[in-house]
Amino acid sequence: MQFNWDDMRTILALVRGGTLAAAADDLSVTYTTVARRVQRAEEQLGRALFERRPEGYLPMQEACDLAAAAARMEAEEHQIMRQLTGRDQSLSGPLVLTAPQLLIQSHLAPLITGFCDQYPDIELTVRATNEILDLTRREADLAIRISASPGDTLVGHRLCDQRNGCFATPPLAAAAAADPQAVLNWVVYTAYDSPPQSAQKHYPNFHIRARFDDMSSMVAAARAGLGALRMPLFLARDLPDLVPLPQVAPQDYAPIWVLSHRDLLQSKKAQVLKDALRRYFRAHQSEFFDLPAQM
Amino acid sequence: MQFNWDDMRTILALVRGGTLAAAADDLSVTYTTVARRVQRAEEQLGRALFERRPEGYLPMQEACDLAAAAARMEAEEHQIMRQLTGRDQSLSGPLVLTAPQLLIQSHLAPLITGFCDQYPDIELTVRATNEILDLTRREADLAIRISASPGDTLVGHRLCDQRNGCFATPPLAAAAAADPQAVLNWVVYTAYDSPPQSAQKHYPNFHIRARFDDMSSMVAAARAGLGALRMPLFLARDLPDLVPLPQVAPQDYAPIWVLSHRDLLQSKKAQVLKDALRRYFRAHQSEFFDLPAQM
DNA sequence: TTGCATACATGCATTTACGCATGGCCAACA
DNA sequence: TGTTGGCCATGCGTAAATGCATGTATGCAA
Repeated sequence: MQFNWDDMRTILALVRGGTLAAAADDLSVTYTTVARRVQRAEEQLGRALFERRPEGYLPMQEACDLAAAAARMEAEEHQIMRQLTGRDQSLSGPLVLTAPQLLIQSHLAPLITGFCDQYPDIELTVRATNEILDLTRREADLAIRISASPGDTLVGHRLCDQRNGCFATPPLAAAAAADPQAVLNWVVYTAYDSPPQSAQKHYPNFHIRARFDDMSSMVAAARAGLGALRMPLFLARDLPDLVPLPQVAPQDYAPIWVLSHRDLLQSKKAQVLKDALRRYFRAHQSEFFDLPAQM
Repeated sequence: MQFNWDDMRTILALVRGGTLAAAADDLSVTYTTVARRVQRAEEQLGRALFERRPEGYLPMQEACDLAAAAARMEAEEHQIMRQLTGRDQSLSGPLVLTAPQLLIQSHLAPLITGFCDQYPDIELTVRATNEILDLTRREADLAIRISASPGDTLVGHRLCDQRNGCFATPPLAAAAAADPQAVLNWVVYTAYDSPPQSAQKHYPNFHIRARFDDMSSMVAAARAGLGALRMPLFLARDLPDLVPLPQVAPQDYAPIWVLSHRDLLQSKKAQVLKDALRRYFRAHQSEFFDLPAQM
């Protein structure tokens, strides 16, 4: 009575995903394979685990329990893998970094290029996403995060403080400066209802032209003249066609951290990347904190 | 970076077994497969896990750590499997019973036959071994054990008390009775140095003809006239050519228990077998505790 | 030394698992 | 009522994992 462990992992993925396709995606196989593995597991156990429904596989109680056990097994796997990686003193093999898209596009790309040149045997994977990846689950080895504090279970190092500011195309900025009481057009992030208070103090009348859930698109819209926007100062360096709104001071924003799991503290690969990041941010500190000098 | 869980299980088996063959045996595959899985795992991790030696695979630190994690995963697997089995209210499918060889040969065989007739859909496996199988690791569902008390983690039910006595062929017994001071030949279990005290009281002069590590063989030798022996009373019923040594009273011995894991208490299959065992031992109690009536 | 047993390594044939493509079912929507 | 997109089921060809057979090294005992 030997039960295939990878079948347990498959059941876990299917309970998590709800459909064959989602589970298959998670496991990097086709859903055909998932279906067959589940079928095999059910035959071995001599009982059904899922209800086949048009909208997906509905896990029954047994499947949920199996998945819970598999989740604990998965935690064991992640832990030992972290420990093995952490003990690794080589400068070769895989290393995964996650960072906000914006940061990579605007600043980190050259650093990454330099790093890859310096350590050609390290197979660096960059996951440019704004989602919070789970370092415990080894979705990444190092994470660059913008937040007030690092998570509790992770160890972090503060790379630098940053601020954001309000920008617009030169004509828009000039018009606003000429008549602060006139209605000022804005593009805002979906999370916010209105332009920042610091801007409303000098430009009380505003009109929100559009909302965006993506900062890159928002910047593009602002450059096209759709309206003013608030954005991190570190974006300003590469956007000379956006100028600060006169009279609006930069505001403090969450600092930038580099985080890793405790188990990876000793990892040489993670260390050298962390060092490179620290050097970079120390050298470029002012780009994150100060308004660019007017040209 | 997905690591195959069954490769972890393979590493565990190899660390435990020490050689490819032992691990392969444990996993019910060929050692070729074990070797290849280990090779694959090492490639994926980018480091060696075992030293190949002429006397076997010697695990390095990493392999030991991996095995430790895999052992915890295995514990999870066993637990969930026990729970699923325990919840099973069907009277079909596999069920594993372990019991001492002697008990099965002498008494339980007809009970097992009756049980299989009554529940033809239960696929009963009987493991007739004197080794203590690990119910936690699902090596068996139910165990019949002869011991002073059930283990601490298991739940048990006392089936009956038993005693043992001293027996010999009729000529040998008659000769001893005629002259208690004469030298009496014995066959003894390897664990014991000398005949039981209860016998030495009346027959102080003894000579050990042979030692055995197997009770069946010992009985065969005694029947062939090699010497007297101590054996459980329950063996006497089927051995009319061995008679009790006169003047030697039966001695208390450890009672007989039926044990199961806590998780299996609710299992219908285990319940019905346990009930059958209890009925059997209640009905045949005296065969385990009393000397057979002389014919 | 010469078997002999036990270990690992390797090449080849087969089985097994897998991915792909097709088809059916059901719901949402025009 | 047709259409589209999301599911799942099934059949077929391929690729990967496995088993078997052979070869080699090592240690033990006659």
